[in-house]
Amino acid sequence: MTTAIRTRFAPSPTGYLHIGGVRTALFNWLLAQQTGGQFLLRIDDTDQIRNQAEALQPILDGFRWLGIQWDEGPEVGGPHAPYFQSQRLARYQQEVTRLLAVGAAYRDYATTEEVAAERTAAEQAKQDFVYSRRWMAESDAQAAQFEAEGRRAVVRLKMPRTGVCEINDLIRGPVNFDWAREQDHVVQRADGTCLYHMASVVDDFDFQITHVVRAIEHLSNTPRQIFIAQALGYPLPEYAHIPFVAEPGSKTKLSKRKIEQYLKNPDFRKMVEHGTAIAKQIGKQVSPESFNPVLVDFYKTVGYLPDAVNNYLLLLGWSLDDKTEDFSREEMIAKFSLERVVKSEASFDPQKLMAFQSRYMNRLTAKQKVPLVIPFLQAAGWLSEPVPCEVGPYLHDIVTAAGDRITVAGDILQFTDFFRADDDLEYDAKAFEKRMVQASDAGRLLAEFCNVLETVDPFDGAHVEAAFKQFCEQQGIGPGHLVHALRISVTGKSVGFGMFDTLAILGRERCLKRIQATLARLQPGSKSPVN
RNA sequence: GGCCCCUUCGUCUAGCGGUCUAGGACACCGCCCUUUCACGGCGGUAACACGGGUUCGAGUCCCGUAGGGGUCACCA
Repeated sequence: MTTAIRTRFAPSPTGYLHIGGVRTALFNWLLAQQTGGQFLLRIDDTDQIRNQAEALQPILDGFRWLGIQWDEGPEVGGPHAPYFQSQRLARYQQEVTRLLAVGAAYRDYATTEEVAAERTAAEQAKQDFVYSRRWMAESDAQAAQFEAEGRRAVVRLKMPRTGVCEINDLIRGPVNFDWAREQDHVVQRADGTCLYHMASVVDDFDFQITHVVRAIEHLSNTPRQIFIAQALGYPLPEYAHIPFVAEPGSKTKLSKRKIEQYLKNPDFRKMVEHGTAIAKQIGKQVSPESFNPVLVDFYKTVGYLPDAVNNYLLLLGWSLDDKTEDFSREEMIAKFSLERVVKSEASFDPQKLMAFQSRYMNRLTAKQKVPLVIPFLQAAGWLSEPVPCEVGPYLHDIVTAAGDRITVAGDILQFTDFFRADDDLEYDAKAFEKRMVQASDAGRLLAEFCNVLETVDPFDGAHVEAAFKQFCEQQGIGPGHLVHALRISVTGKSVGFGMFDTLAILGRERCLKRIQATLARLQPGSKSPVN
């Protein structure tokens, strides 16, 4: 029996949930779950107080959508509440006082300019910057003297200037940093507010976090955090620094701001275009700021399955063995381990994500897909709300006939011909030209086939197909000769479901009406076939 | 630039000294299936960054080199 692990994910309320952050959170969540521990959400808002609730909501929504539920944190509370750093300032100040008392920190009266000057001087001399501590107050008298000069104090860490800090990283093994290279970081501003490192260390202690699992960019922050923790007499948590999620086709960290650049990657572009087509139909704003595959909201909006996204992310930098790829939620929890996290960066691959999504979606039954698809039809205005009960079976038939053509739930919007008025199809101009206009006997064949459709009974896929084949035989033509024109005439498109499924779903009356409407467009002088 | 991290097919990865003429997945290519588009089936192309060691034997251990990346705030 392993001991319970307490992990945390600590986002800043930025207004969006980054896909790389999700992976970090997922690993944390998995670790807590498998040991019967807790996963906490802590809000690192020491810097920004504005628009707090608004900027937090998308993050919370994202995690809820993915099914990554936090045991303690915003909205759910917990024994250590509040979980907002902005509400815990007094606690940090208390610990800063202790830092001062044990001599691990000092009041520094330098101005920003004075420190900056020292820094640039060191740079120009091509030396490592080491703060001179010239404005350090070693006694209350000295502090009073500085204050008399009109100076105000920040609190800086009094970092060791010899020795090494050894971190035993659970993923990377031992990593050493020279203490002397660590700066005397500011932990408390002149206005009394505390900074990230201070808040983070105190919170990890107060919240009894046992494992700090975070992205590798925090590795170099670790020594100063260890210093604070040790000075305060805290037990150290375990550290595990996971590689970040990189750009498609690169090893650089994935960033939402570089969307324009990623669009040059064909796979990424394809994914965005696919999503954008859906988003536009449901009236969603599609600025790169709000609609972007780097952010989870994209997947939620377009109708991806949360488990497919989770499974993809799980395998981005982690593997169980040489072949297992599909993990149910339970399997993920049972099998995940920090030891098998890959050390190098993994680039985000839109195609592989799509492959997972496709596989997950294809495993669903039509019955399971229908409720997924309904919100999209409603948002796009093809279905009323609530859904009339007779529409249920109709949707079921459509989704069944769609088979694996619906990869994300929003793909249903590619098949809206089933919801259009019979005389208002959108015809694909090129296909209409080729299959209806240029195929000179298409009109005649369709007109005659209408007579066949009149007599098919019952009007289901199998009977329509039999009648169709018989008709083709009588006419001495191959099925291909008529099927294309038929498809255009009832859907307006050159691609779609199986032809006989399509006809059966529409039903006899609508098929006949659509074929007649299409034939009318073939007449000279009729309005253009293209809407 | 200093410090730290990383380096197997295009991509995600398996590999923890011999079973590697390097395995799987996605993508790609070809064939089959087929009324379209997909799906599916079968097959194929494709990688140990480089150079030194250690060893009977190195993708696997060590040292260099190169390349990539992260980080150097009164941001988190």
